[in-house]
Amino acid sequence: MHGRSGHRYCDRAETNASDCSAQSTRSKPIAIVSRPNFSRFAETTLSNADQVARTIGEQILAGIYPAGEKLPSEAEMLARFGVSRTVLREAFKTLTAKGLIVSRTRVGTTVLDSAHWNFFDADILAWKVAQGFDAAFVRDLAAIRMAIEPAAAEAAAKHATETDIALMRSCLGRMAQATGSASDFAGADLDFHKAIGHASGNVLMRSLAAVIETALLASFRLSSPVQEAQVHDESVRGHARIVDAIEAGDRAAAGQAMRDIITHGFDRLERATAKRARKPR
Amino acid sequence: MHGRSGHRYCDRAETNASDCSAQSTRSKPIAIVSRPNFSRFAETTLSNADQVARTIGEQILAGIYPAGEKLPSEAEMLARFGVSRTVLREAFKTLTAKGLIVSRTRVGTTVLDSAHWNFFDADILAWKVAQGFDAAFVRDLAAIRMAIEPAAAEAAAKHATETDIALMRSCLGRMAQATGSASDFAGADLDFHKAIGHASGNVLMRSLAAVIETALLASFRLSSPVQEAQVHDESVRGHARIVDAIEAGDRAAAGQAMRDIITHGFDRLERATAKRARKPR
DNA sequence: TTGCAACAAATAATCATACAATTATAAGGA
DNA sequence: TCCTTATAATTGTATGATTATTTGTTGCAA
Repeated sequence: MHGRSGHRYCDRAETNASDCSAQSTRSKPIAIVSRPNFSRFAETTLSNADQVARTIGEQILAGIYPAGEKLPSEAEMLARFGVSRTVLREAFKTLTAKGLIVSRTRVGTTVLDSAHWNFFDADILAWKVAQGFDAAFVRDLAAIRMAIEPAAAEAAAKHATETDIALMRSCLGRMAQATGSASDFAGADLDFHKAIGHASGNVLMRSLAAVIETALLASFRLSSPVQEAQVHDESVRGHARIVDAIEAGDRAAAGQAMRDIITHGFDRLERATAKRARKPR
Repeated sequence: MHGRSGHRYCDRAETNASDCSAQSTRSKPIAIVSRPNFSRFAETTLSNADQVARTIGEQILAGIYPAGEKLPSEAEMLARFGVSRTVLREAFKTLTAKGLIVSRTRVGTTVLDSAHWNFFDADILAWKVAQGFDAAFVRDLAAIRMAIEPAAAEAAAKHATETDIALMRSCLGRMAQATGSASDFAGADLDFHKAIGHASGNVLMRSLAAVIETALLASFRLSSPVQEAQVHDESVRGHARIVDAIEAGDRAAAGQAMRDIITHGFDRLERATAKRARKPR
């Protein structure tokens, strides 16, 4: 690892540092990583550039850098993060690719308006969800699912192959067996929905489904869905109805079954959110 | 597929670099083409790194580098493009951010499966469209629109403000007056749909609508819409029905009117595509 | 004053090179 | 055969210098 005695991140700019103090007052300080590569046992070892990108990205999404404002110059950021220019520029490139910022010579890098950034990006959604959980966003996400996933199920009823069906039933089995672990159940659930997106035969729906499920995965981390046995069985049966309809080629039934599942899950999630709002942390 | 197959880039070492890559005599970057620019700030010339990213991105979308395969090593790419390692790595970062590739130390950078890459990204859509329009993609796009836009219209029927309505009517007026110029009509048409996305009050739908319209803008280049007066009037009336339903708060009618418009446009586009396929240049 | 052209400065973009970290693969030993 | 260790290949990071481009400013002339 880096033997370099580097002062990383903002332990030098302590003097003016209004930005630094602002970020340290955030409830979750976004893990200003002081030692990038100590994580031998972490499952995903993010590169240095990715960590910087995530940090700045979350700050932008949090509104710490308002739209239209200019980010600090490269030199300033270098001092702040204590990384090389290579890393910083690659982080900027990542953010640029996601539509958060734009850099021009002599003028600096400016934060784009929120209308421009693409929420259908797994990272951006994850960063957004990591900030906390506003009910409006959950509602919006549910509305999108309500529009897309029934359509995907209907398309799957037309185009699903035997392999697709088998994959869905496999996910169904995992869901049924995951009586103990909530995360196992969630994983199988998401894989199920992704499988339907794949079975739709529509590359755009696949892409969209993947992103949506990624966002859900992140949101599940915040509100781990409760698992009473009755709710569990009901959920599994509901999902099974989807597969049955798809296998039978019954488009209308597949779409309706999917709608039922989504409203069901949304209600559950909304209750969890409300409960969480009542007793924070 | 669409006539322009063949090697558009020097993917062999035999070709000299002068025709497709930047010379190391930094006098001039790769290509100064002012190609249709979908980025947020239209008239910025693409940076060197962006051009490399576009080149590789289009090749990946074209299937020149199949999913699961490894891209040539950095050294190979450096020789091929004749740029510095900095710009190549920034180009890779861009592609990574969009979900096209993933790089790991010692193993190389591999092309991800198409399920991973984010089609709801303006650049990726643009790259995809630049290859020509295959019928399957047009169908997929229509299916997505058919799922999203009616839902957006229904939501708009609930949430649209007077300002939203006024904006839609303004677009309607522009469409009605654009009897001569096809591009004027297309622009007004797209603004109309974007306005509906905005009026839905759903930030995700706004984002999605913006991306979809970007793709449509490209597709309109293939089927210049509405030349005949009768079709023109019909289209304007159809759009007007959407606004009327939204203003009346009639969700079902709004959704249905939107569905009518989409199927209408799709039929037109499909005919154009078929015609184009019959006489390929 | 106004307009225009040349110049200066600031900043991101690019280049070049060196070193570090990671890991597939080969080599060697139990 | 299996495990451990060394090697080499490849991406990741660091650093300083150079180039391009935009913006502000100054100077000159109409």
